[in-house]
Amino acid sequence: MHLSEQKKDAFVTEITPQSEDFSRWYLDVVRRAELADYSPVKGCMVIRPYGYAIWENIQRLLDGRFKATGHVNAYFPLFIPESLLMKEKEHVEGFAPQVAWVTRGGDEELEERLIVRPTSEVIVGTMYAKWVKSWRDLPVLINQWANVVRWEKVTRPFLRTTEFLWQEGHTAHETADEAEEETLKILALYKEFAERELAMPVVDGVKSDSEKFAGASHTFSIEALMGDGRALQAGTSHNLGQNFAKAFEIQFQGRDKTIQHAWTTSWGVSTRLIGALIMTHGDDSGLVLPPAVAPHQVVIVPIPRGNWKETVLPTCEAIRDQLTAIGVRVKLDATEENSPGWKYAEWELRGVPLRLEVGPKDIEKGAVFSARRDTREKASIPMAELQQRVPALLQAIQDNLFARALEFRQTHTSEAATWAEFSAAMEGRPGFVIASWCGSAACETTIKAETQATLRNIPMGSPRVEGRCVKCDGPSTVKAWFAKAY
RNA sequence: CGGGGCGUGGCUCAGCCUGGUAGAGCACUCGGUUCGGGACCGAGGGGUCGGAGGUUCGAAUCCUCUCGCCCCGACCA
Repeated sequence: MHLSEQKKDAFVTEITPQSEDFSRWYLDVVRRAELADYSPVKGCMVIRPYGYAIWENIQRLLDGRFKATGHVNAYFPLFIPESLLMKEKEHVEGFAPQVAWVTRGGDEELEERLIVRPTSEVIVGTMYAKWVKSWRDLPVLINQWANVVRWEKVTRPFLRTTEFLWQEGHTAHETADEAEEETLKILALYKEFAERELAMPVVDGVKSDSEKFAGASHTFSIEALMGDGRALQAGTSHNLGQNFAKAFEIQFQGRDKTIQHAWTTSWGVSTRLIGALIMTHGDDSGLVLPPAVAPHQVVIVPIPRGNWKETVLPTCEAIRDQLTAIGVRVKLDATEENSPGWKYAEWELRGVPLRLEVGPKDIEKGAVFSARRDTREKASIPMAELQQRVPALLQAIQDNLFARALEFRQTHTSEAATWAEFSAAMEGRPGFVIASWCGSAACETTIKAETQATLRNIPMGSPRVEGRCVKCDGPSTVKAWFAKAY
């Protein structure tokens, strides 16, 4: 008895409790839930099938939204000639330190070095210059799903790896207003996606100049708050103005017959969203997945009693088929190697939103036993009501996860009027701190140096408020959201 | 890139200080009994100790270099 208790404890410690070490908890979850594994290449990870299944759901849900807003998919090359990168000054300076180079092909030195794309603005811009001649060619609304490479010094699975997967939208427009409209449309799309599908509340807002994309006119982001109180940039949408159009000569003849530069945008979200998902909803038992993106929304665990393959299993299969028929993603775990208790723990670790247990007792009653991952609430569901109750439960879980995350954010967001309040807030319970800011990069730098906090963004629709900068006490008209960030 | 820590079967780790030729738990394979919150019994398989070099009769253990991972900072989705 004593021995088995010790064993149990030993097993549980395979996942470090969040309170003990959040970073280790995160890495433990990634490994134990088989989302990803380290590869032989420094800084690069292998996304395992279970992790990739989450990404496929994210892709599907986003891609539908892109298509619905008139975008089409295309594919641009992985390699980009050095000379193209050099065309936009700010862009080069921003990305050069992170670029991977190809200098040889086979055993021949290349005439012109190639870079492995860290992002595709320059190659896309080059092509758009060829494709756009008239105002009638606009807008161009293209997205691509791709991998990109950024030579990072410090990497963490999903959050920052040398190679990662993402989507990057690139659009070109006739007017500045249209480009801005597109940038904002995508920002709103990202926010709606994150909140509805990932059940992850985000703050949508504009980045400060020092945090904007290299070469952009201005950048918007969605910012989420992780379970340890640190912020994570979960998506960005850039208005590139005419910067890239000028550098790459994307020109067209306008309605007024004059030659003009197009107005372009770019926007993206990456596999980092999987990291965000883990750190937004996960707990000490492991992953907690929102039903909308969970590879398995329901897991059925049969209770093997007696000749269960004749008595219990057929019912399990019938339930699986019934639920699959109405579009629920179901996993029936009928393996014989492990006990039901083992399966409960394992599928909880993998974040499956809803578990159905089916044993002789349930079959007698014409019901199944259910257990929610988010609240651990258990209930008996009459077999006849499964097709109504399961989707309703999944929706309830989805809603609850969002509500819970939103409440967490609210209780971890404070407002600081003075520097004393600001630094106290940053030293105390981590989270967002809202404060007046004068608009100067110098203040941002000082704030970061002294508290590690960065300006995440200035939320959309923020009213102009006259105030004093929390750092320099100079005149301020905006309130910005600050946090320690990933 | 700076500071610190760690690399020993798939995983977590002991052994290292005080060199003598590798061990535990879990996982895995086979057989059996089990199964409503990580079951149990029995029998097995698997590592040359991150890599390279050195010291030594002898190195997981000592020395040097190197690679990787983790944490904390500076830079970034």
